Amino acid sequence: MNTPRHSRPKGTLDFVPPVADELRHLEYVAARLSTRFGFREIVTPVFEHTDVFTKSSGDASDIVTKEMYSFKDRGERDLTLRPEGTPGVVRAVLENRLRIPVRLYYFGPYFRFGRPQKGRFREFRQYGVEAIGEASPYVDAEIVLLGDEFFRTLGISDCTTELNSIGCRACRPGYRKELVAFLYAHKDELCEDCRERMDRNPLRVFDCKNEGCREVVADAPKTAGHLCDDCADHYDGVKRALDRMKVSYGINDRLVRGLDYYNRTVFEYISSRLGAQDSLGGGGRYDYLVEDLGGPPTPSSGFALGIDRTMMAMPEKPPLPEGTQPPRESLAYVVWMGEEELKHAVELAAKLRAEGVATRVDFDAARPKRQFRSADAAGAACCVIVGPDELAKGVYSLKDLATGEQEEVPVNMIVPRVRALFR
RNA sequence: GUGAGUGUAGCUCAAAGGCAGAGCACCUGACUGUGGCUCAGGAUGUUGGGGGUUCAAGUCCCCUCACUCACCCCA
Repeated sequence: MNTPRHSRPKGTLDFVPPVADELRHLEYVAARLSTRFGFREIVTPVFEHTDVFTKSSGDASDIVTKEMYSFKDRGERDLTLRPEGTPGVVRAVLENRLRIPVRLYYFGPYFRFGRPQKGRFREFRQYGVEAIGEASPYVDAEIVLLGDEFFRTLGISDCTTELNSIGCRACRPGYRKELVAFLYAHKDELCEDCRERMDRNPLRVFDCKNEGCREVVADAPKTAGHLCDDCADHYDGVKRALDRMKVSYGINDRLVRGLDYYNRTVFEYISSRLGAQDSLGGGGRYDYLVEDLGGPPTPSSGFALGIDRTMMAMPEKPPLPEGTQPPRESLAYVVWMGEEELKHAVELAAKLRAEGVATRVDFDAARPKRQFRSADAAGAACCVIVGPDELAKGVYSLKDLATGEQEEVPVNMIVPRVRALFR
C-alpha cells in the first residue's frame, strides 16, 4: 500500500463527508431534546488544570491513574486533556458563579489513553447533560428519560436501560465492609484482578467478566438491599417516576459506574450492536462532587453519552434498490462556454447564492463536457447553462441532472425554477 | 499496559517458493454545447518497513510499524 506521508494518531477518527453531516445531525437532535428539558448549552475548555480531574474522579480510578493525557505547558502548569465532561462543567459553574440550580448540556471531544478497539478511541465525543442543584428522584428519572428519547429519536431500537442505586456516604461504608468480608471469604475463587480490586474499589468486582468471579458475585450482598432509608426512598422514587413516564428499564444490581463520584442513582444504556464496548452511555447522581471541587453542598445528576458509539449503533441505511440513483444534493452548477460566458456565470452564481441557492462553477474545466461531469460527480441537482445562444435570447438552459431533461428558462425565472428541482 | 489476528493498486480481494493479478473506481477517446449508460483504449504497486533463509520470497524465519479484535477500562 502507498504509505501515506502522514497518518492519524492512533485512536483518532476522521469524519469525512457525508459522515460529518451525520455527526452534526446527531448534535442537532441532542441540542433540541436538551432544550426541550430546559437545559442550556455550555462550552468549556478542552483542557483543564490536572487537579480538576484528580480531585473529582477519584485518585484510585483508572481514568486518573493511567488514562489521562497530561502535560506541562511552557509555563510549567500541570494540564490535562479532559477525559470526561462533568468536572469541567462543575468547575465552570463555580468559577462563573452561575445561579444554582442550573441545567446544562454540552458536546465535544474527550481524551483517554488506552489501546483502541471497537467503540473505544483515544479521542472520542460525548454528549452530556448536568442538572446541578436538583435533588429530587424526578430529576434522575427525567435525565434517564432524556437519554432514552435521544436514542429512540435516532432510530436506535436495541438499546436497553439498566438502573441501580449504590447508596450514599451514610450507607455505603457499612455495605462495603460487608462486601469486602464476603469477597475475602471467596478470595480463592476470584481472578487476580479482582483480588486487587477488593481493597482498592470492591464494588468494581461486580463488573468483572471472568466466569468464576461472576459466579461468586451472584451470591454477594447487593447494594440495593443495604440502602439507608433515605437512599431506599430515593431509589423507589426514581423507579416510580420512570414507571409513570413509561420508560422501560431493567434493574441491574451489579451495575457500578467507573467514576468514584457517583452516589445513589446510577444507570447505563446498553446496545447489543457494539461488541465488547457495549455501553452507549451512562450517568447518575453525584451529590458530593460540587463540594469536592470547592463549592457549596449541591445535589446533582447527569449523564454522558458516547457520540461515536451512538453513531455505530444507529441503523444502517438500507441499500438503494437496484438501478435507482442516490438522491441529489441541493446544489446547482453553472456551466459556461467561453470567456465571455464565464463572466456571466460568475455573476449568475453570485445571484443564486444571494438567494440562498448553493452554487458551484467549475472554473478549471474549459470544456462544457467536463463541467457537466464535475456537476454529476458532486451530485448536483441541476446545471444552469450559459452559452452564446442563451445570452442572445435572454434565457438560461436548465438541465435536471436526475432526469436529463433540459429546457430554456427566462433569466428572471431562474431562481424559483432551480429551487423547484431541489428536493 | 497485556494477548491474538491481519497488512498485496484509490476500494474489495486473488496469486499456498517460480513472470504480481481481477472486479469496482480513475484517466483518455468515440461525443469540438451536455453528466450517468455503452464501446475502445490507458495508467496504477518499493506486496507496510527492515533484516535473514533460498538459485529464486507477496509466500518461510526474525525484528519493527500500522490496523483490527479482545483483556484492562469505559463513552
